[in-house]
Amino acid sequence: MANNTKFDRDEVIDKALQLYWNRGFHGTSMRILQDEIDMRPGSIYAAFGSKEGLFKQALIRYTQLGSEHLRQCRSKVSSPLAALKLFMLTRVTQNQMSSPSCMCLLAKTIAELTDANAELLEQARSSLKAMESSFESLIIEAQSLNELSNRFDSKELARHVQINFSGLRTYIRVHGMQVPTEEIIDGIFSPFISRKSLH
Amino acid sequence: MANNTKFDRDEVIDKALQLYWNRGFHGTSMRILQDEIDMRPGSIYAAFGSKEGLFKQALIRYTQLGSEHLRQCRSKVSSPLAALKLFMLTRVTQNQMSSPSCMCLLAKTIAELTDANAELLEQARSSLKAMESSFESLIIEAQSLNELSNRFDSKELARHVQINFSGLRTYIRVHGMQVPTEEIIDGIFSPFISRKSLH
DNA sequence: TATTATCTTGAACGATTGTTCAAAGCCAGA
DNA sequence: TCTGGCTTTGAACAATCGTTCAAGATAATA
Repeated sequence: MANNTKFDRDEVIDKALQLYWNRGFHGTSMRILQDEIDMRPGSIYAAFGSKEGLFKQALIRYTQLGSEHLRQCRSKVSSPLAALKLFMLTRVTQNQMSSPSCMCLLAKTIAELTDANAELLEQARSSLKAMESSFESLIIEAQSLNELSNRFDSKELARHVQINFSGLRTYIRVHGMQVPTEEIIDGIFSPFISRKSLH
Repeated sequence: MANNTKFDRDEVIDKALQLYWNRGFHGTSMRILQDEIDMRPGSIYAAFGSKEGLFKQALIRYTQLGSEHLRQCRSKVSSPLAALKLFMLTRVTQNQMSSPSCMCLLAKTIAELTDANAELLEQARSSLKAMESSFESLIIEAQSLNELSNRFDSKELARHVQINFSGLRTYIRVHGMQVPTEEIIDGIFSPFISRKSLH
């Protein structure tokens, strides 16, 4: 054997993720990436193949973090509906709202890229579908606990949540932090609260 | 006097708009722009000052087209609510859905750009606010005709429409044209339909 | 027709883009 | 300690970026 890799792969991907998230794919040059993650081009290309390759890893990491965050929210509160709301609220609040980071990286990518980067586009698409599916799981749970009405298809509700979530993040990017985020999030679910629920 | 300008300014801006819309600000190079609008760099810079200047004109034109389109929808049907729905449906359907053009250019810009292009960002923001305000006008009209319930604040309804509209367009970009667009658009308004309305 | 003010042209600018690769550095096994 | 195989380095690549400007083309006015 010989020299082992010196850099921490996850740490590098995290730093790249932050950059791509803030500045977009085309807006992030390899030079900036090199400076920020403190690696020389040769090492980056040996490890990730290309700018696209590194971006793909960032997309995967972002999705992974999102899933973990959702799971954490679920374990923090007893109600699946409250968990979903908590997830949305913290996702949108934690990053300073004037930054592009209040946008979803996946939605940003969907909006920015074309078929010229088909693989990245597909990665972002499938990750968004996966998140929607995770939403649906929580919704089904909420329905079984009668937090949400059973009169609605869980798939349709998940779609509704997905649409409103991404729309809300764009809206906040437009209007800044004067938006009554919590109120809006409640409003997303209010038409679907179970009538029988008395809690 | 002397030589008059040869190119058709509106036509040029329209072509630039199409390019920026499809490929984004950073994804559209001046070379591609030059080829597509058939002008040499000198003329472009004399007329628009910079890549940013041309993009700003494209943003303004896009907003103008949107307003006109909304007015056309309003004059085509007697119901303000139906007009709003027609606007949303046609906006989302007319452009082939696999193209980035199914996204709103303003939302794309909001997502892509940073404070490095503060003026463009502000232009996109204010245009989006203007569209939301146009939505509100139609909503107020719909409320006065009892198509939409008066129990809700028109500003909140406009916000709801804006969020769902941009969210829907992102959703369609993810899932393609198998999305039941018309059904979803109806669903955006259904919780707010006036109970008293018997038509 | 000559003048003159304006517009158009396109070669060229320096800066930056994503990427490559030969050389140097490094460490495990012999 | 030497060797072999891996990693890291960073100068350099061709291509492209947004932009400039001197020179040429053009048409209204005198």
